[in-house]
Amino acid sequence: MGNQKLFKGSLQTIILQLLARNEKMYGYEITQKVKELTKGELNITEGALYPALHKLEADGLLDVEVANVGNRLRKYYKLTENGSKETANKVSEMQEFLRTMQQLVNPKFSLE
Amino acid sequence: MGNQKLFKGSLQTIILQLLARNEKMYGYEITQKVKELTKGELNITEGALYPALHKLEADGLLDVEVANVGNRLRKYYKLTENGSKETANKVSEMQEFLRTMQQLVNPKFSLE
DNA sequence: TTTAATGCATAAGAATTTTATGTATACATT
DNA sequence: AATGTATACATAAAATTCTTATGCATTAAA
Repeated sequence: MGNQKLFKGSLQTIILQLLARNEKMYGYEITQKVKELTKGELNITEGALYPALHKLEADGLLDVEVANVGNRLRKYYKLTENGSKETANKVSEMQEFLRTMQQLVNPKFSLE
Repeated sequence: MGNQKLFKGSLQTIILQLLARNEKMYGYEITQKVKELTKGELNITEGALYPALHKLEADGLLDVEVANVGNRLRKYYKLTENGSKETANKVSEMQEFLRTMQQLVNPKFSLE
């Protein structure tokens, strides 16, 4: 858990990528899914998550749909058309970053 | 160059890793080496580099040795013993992060 | 002679996150 | 009945890390 700070800058990409696979998700669900997928290595805090979702919505990459489950509120997010395009871009950038970083840290076993 | 922000949080690790391979380096040299190794993808700015070097020194991970080359000043940095240990830790964390991120972004082609 | 490269440094501002706090429902345990 | 944990949203203050801007100085090239 000491390397949480390495995830800095990648939150938007993670959210978008999840929504590219899952059609629609709500905030709490995203935190749980990420925790599960990373085996507890990444815990997205609410203070980071909600502002990020709001920004993605404001930028036109996500649409919101409010739902009532029992007596509880949920906000389902899904990709807009533009959001899908941006997801592809951001995922590409992420993969390029990962290749570059892999090389920097372990040049002997380059992925090329 | 749009993904410079993904490198946020990895600067210390990059510096330490370079010094683990090169015995001693000075600031400007580090920026040039990184530019070369990443084919221009990562350009470390001076405003990021020098404070980072100073912090690593203050934390006891680096030693400095001032040199005069012609009439110009250079500050050579090298790893302390403690710095070597911390480098190993940080590189491990980085590789774990890279694996995790790779999985998150591209679960189909997991590296495991 | 003025621009680009080398070489250091710091300060102001921006971006993104953590930490702390608040509200509210539902379920399980004591 | 009360307390804790999980679910579900939200925001504000502080911390971290970086970019951008600026400053000084030497050297080589145009």
